[in-house]
Amino acid sequence: MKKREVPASVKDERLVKKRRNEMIKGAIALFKQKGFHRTTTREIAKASGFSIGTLYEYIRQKEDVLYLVCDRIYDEVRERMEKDIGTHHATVESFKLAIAHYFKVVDDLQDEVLVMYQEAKSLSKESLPYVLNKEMQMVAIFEEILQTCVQNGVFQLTEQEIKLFAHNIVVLGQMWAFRRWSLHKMYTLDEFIELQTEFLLRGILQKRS
Amino acid sequence: MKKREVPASVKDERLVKKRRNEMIKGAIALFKQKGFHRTTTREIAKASGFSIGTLYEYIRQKEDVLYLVCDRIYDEVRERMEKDIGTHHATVESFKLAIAHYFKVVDDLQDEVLVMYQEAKSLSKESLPYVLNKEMQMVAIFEEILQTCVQNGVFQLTEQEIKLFAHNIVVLGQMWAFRRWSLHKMYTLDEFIELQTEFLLRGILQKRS
Amino acid sequence: MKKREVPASVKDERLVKKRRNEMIKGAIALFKQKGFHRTTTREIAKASGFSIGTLYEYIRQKEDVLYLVCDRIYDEVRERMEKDIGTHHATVESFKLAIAHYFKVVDDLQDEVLVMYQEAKSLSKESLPYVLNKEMQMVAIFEEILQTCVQNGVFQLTEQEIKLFAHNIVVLGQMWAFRRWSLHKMYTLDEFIELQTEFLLRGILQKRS
Amino acid sequence: MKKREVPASVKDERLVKKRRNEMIKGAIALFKQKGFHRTTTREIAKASGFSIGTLYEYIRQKEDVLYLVCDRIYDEVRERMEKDIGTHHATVESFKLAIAHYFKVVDDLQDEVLVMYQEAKSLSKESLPYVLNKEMQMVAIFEEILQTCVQNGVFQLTEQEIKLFAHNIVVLGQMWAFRRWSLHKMYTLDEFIELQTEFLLRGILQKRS
DNA sequence: AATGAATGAGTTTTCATTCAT
DNA sequence: CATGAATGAAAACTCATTCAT
Repeated sequence: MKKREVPASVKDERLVKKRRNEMIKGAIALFKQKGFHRTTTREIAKASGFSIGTLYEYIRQKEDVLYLVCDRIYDEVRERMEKDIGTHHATVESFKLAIAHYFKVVDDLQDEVLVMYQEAKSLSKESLPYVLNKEMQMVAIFEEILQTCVQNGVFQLTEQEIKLFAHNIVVLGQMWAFRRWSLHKMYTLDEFIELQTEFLLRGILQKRS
Repeated sequence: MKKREVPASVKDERLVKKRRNEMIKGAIALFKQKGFHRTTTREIAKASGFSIGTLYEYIRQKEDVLYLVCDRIYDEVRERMEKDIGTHHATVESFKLAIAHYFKVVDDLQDEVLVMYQEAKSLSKESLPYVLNKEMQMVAIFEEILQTCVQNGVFQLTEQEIKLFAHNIVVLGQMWAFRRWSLHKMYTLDEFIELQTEFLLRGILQKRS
Repeated sequence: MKKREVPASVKDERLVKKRRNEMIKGAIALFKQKGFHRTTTREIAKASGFSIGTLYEYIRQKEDVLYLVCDRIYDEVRERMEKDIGTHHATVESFKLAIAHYFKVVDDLQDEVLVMYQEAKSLSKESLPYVLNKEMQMVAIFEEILQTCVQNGVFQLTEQEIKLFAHNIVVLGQMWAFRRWSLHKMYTLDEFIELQTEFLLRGILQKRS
Repeated sequence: MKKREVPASVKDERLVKKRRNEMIKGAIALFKQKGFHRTTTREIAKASGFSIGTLYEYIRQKEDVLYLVCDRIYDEVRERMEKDIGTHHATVESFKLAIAHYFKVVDDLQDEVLVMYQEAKSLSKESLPYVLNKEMQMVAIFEEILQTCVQNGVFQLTEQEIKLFAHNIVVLGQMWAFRRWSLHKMYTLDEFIELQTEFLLRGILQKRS
């Protein structure tokens, strides 16, 4: 699935990229604070460092900002994931590392992850699929890891299980962001990672025996 | 924590209850469809079967509707849970049944659960704690079950683990609602329940050996 | 000019009088605080000790309350004036006493006088004349006093002067109420009375010599 | 006391001034007719020649219009007063001229003066002091004149008397506006000026002898 | 390309008044 | 007579979007 193109009136692609970066940065800060609906386009323009008129040279509608933001957040998460997980060796140890890494990324970007979770539903029927597709790609990362492990005999899992467990991993990580009001009171990030890793591994490993 | 009282201008308590029921029912239907922010108070009044003026005899602000809705959804979930889980025997079998029951409730009320998850963040700083408290009560149900099992020697878990696993159970169930765009394509509810139960049990049981 | 009758649905005249008394008392308290426009009919009903439905058994419109209030305030002022001034002896001394008495009444009822001054303009074209007429009666009191004094050779004034000076007396008294934000800081009531009496007397007496 | 600044969203100061002028003009016309409370913001916008949205680019709240109107009226009165009274010679003759001039200004701006008197009370606790301060400045004009006359031996008055008489002058002038329903029937402006000037002068001069 | 003034449909909320009980 | 629930027109205010400069 190709990226959904948000049309800009401005032709200079380099400029479009630059302005949109400013825009996304400003918008994320605002969305964190007050959510998409309570943030006005004027505020977004101001936070981005340009005028409301200029804002509309780079988007068509307010919703485009949300799409751009969601898109960017996923790219950010993905990028950070790939930096480390690219080198996966299909051992329990490296699986653990992958999970720990993912959880740390979630912790790092917890505001962003939260924004995504709470605001994505406001995307139009047109944009939503593109974002859900990105979420699928996140899941796919863990599917691949699990798959490799299965192929190397480290885990024994059916296709069905692989898919579900990948979802579980993704969700049990995101949990750290969207249930932080409760979890951060009880655990440090390291404790959380250790406990969840144990939990996940057992849930996945059992069959090995 | 006591229920947060939403003041009504109308004095007849029975009537308030009745009208608010109509209101909540109407509002949930609308929130499902278009979310809290895109729903107008006039639409809520209309869907509830009374005029805008009457609506405001039973609430002070639009946000009160959201609070009432969230409150109701939790009560609904809780009620359904308690109907069955009251009779818990601290065996693996009955633990499985509890999970299956919870997942079925989530399936039954998936629209409502979704509304809760996506809109609760729009509650004011004043109301939010009351709703988060209700979510904690949901978690507490599973904490108790796990606790009983541990006391009876069925599971071996630390306090820390009990708390986290209870959260995990709750989240892995809600997942069925908030990731339905993906999960419902791959699994029937029964398959989902079976796979997740297996996963959870292994994650929890392992230490028994 | 006859009193404008505000029609009531209730027939029992005694009851109408009683209820309206409660109403006027409650309304004045509210109008003092927040003015006619910012006071709601519900508040008036509550402050009067009965329900909104009952309120409308004794008036037709909100504006009727204002009319009744204005009417009552004038009656109050008049009544207090007449209690003392009835016995006027057409001497400078008794003229002074009349002024002092009037100023004290204004001081006593300053909130009421203020309400009158600030809200009377909100009366309908239908009611206004009746209230202005009452104001004219206030002026007439002093016209009469001046007239008597002129007839007895105490003052020498033309008809024109009598009318204007009567207005002046009334206004320079009301001033104590509607400029209290300034005057009360500078003078006690007694000082104010003394200074104004001197001022008035000189303005009026001069011609005697 | 500095002017209270009413913030505008529009940055171009020249434009703000121009639009606010249109606004004030439109609003005064409406307030004269129906008072502040009965005038809607849409009516103000329409009378000002722009849309409701544009109106709110130049004010924050409806009340700001009232403040702007009151502020303007005082400036208008002051300006007209200063044009002539600047050259005051501390003689009875020039004192008479000052009064006559003031009374003529009141006559000229009687609608505006009325609006001020009847609506100022609707200003917020925040704005009121600024407007009362302007009223004090009006009084101060006559205080100065009286003071100068006293210093030059034209009148003999205590500080206390100066302050009170200045108030009296101001009020006996405004009277021409707020009691016009009665006074205009009995006197022409010139008659009123002559009679009041005589009255005032006697009240003030007496002590000379 | 950038600006920001102008627009007006749309939103929440209030409140005088009615009328069935 | 008294009540108070119901009504809906009307009010203040917001904000995404456009377009002339």
